[in-house]
Amino acid sequence: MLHLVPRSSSSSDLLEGLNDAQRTAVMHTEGPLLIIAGAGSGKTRVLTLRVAYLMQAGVHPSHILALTFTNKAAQEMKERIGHLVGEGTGARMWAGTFHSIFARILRAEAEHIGYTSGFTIYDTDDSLAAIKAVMNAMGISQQVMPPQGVRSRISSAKNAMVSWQEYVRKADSIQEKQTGQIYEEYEKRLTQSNAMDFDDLLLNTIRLFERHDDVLQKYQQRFRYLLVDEYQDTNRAQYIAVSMLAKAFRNVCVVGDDAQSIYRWRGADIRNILDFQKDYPEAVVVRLEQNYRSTKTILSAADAVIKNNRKQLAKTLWTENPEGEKITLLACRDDREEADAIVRTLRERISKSNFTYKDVAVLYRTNAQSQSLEDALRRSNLPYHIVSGVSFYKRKEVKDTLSYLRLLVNPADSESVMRVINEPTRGIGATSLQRIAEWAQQRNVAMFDALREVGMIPNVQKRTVTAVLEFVDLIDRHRALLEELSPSSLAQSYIEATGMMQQYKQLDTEESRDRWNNIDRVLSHIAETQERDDTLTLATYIEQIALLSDADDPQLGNNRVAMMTMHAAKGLEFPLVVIAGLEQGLFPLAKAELDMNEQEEERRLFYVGITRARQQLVLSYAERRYRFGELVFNRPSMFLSEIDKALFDEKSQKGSRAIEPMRASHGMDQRPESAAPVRRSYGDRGGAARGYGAIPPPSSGPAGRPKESYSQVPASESYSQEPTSSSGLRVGMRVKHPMFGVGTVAGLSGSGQQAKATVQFLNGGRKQLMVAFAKLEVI
DNA sequence: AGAGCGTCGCTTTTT
DNA sequence: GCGACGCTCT
Repeated sequence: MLHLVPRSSSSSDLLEGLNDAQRTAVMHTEGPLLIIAGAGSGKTRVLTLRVAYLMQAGVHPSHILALTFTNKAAQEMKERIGHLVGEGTGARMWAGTFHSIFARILRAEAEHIGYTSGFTIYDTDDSLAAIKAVMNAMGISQQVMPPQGVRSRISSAKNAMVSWQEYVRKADSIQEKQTGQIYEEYEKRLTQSNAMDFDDLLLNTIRLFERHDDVLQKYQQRFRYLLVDEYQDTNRAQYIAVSMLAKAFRNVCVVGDDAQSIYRWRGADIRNILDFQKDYPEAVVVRLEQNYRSTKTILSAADAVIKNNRKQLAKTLWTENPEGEKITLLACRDDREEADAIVRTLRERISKSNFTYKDVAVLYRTNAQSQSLEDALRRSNLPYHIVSGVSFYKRKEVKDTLSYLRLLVNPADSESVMRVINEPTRGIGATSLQRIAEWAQQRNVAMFDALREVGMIPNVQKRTVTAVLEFVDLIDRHRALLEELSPSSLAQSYIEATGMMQQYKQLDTEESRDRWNNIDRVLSHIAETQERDDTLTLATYIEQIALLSDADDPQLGNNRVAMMTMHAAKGLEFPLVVIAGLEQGLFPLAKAELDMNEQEEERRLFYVGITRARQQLVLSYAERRYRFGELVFNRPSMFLSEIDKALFDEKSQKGSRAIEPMRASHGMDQRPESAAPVRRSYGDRGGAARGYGAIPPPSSGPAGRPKESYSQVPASESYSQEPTSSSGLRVGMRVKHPMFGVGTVAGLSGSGQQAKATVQFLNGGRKQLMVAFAKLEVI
């Protein structure tokens, strides 16, 4: 053991202050290890200490690979290990997300699988654009086949390791057959563009390992000690990749908590963690059950909630922490009132309990909820930030800039070509582009190569040819400088040369100045990144951006109230946590009300939310809220009634019926329309309350803000169910449409001739139909 | 080619 | 309620 370890951490120091289970986990160095880590049980501490312990035991850092789900988790792990063993030593181990680590491997080995190392990573938007392009070329209507659905079906297939060949073979419905054809063309387009989507980063790594045993062996030898965080969230592909790497040494340590599995929708397969002992019969299992994070009250609430899930590993989380404050429930009339109530509560607590802004997190189920909360925080001047790092990179001008940069590294990237070729306008119109694209497809060459030959393509105007060649030259000219200039100065002069900045400068409107600024921010960011990392290349920069996630928020350290979805909050903790929008249909989401698996996942998500809190927990719901610009009534979430009433403070207990023990009608096995429908008197007003299958509670008097038509709702209707429209349709009914097939009514709006029904069809399509015209047959 | 207008779908969660 | 996209007109 020759690498440097600071004297202060001898191995006995490392083990100090650990409980028995933690110590066992840290000291287990050889052979498979499963750590079931309850929320707040010191998981990260154990992981980092274990790595330090391994290094002290003589394992070279470069033989250790840690896989996480977010860049942030990887970053944190690296930092903490750096503290323990010295930064230089810590930096020599590989730690990163599945996607970034595999991207790194694929760059090094790209030729083996027919790529070049400059391949581009397509994000969800890029791959959607590619799918649309493919569908256009194939003449498939995007009306009948929503590209979004195609994308998600293809993605699920990839996550389950189903190739297009297999998909085509197994397809039996017309939808699936068509999806299969699109899948095939999409794959071809990706390969031709020298591009991979997120899922490919995993799949191609597996392919690489399967086809090139020598390569696999190389990485098996390098990564002798594997560590996988959040193992309950691994999907099929990730599971297989880990198994392949672990095969030689079987030193694989996985950490997870089945109660915190919240990515089933993304292909996460909880069986991976449940079956770990089958895969590795010699595995040692350690349970971390002592919680160091939360008060007894918070933990009791979390436990009470998760107990309602049937599929669960038995586990008892306990704590020596004090009882702590009771839980507060804010029962509000509408979303605006909810936001105000939350702000008021935060102000109170911050002054009374010595919290500062950064001690507080406001969590919600859907990003859309951030709007009203944000407004309220802004109005009252509470410093806040929204954790959703992607939004900046979704701006048009930012995407354009990045696309230009991508072209420099990988000119074959057709999605980028299409995006920027006429940005700023160069007189290259849609018609010309289509001709070029067709020509490219006929000859099976990448778009950029077709552009070079544009002079030979029939029916392209002389002027257009000149413009195209100038564009090609712009890219080529700067491409030649890739080796010579630093990423930052190249990007600077190149983006300047594209004319984008000039275009926005000339416009000189507030919006265009904004856009100009954003481009400038990207360029400065490159400069900064380069300063911190002198090995930076444009390729690695672009990759970092592509793999950025919501949870990777640079602002998180600042003294501000944090707002984020519960998904983004996983792995974080805050002294005070507010969970907003606890309403049936929103949390749990409407589609989880009938589907037990979905419902259990929602409940786990709630569990994750609750266990983020260290000291105080505030829950809130609104009786009505705007959704899609329409007012919607909600019942309080069933999850609220699962928490013992005694855990709430007195005021909350009095203030709301929501925490009364569950009534029979409350979700679970009941279909929402099973209660007797009550006629609504405002049926002809148009735009009936299209609830999430919800009832306005009796307390809902006229509210301040809602549209007039709703403030008049007579009290007698308070308990009415989802309105039965004149057509006799109700939410949840199964119907048959002559063209689209069988589906379920997901929503109703309007009435009489204007009545519309939203129907979720079994083939995945979702349509809003005029009840009067669509021949819907109730089945 | 580009501006202007209307329609549609969107909000579940992310690498 | 908004933004993306497609259509039409100039």
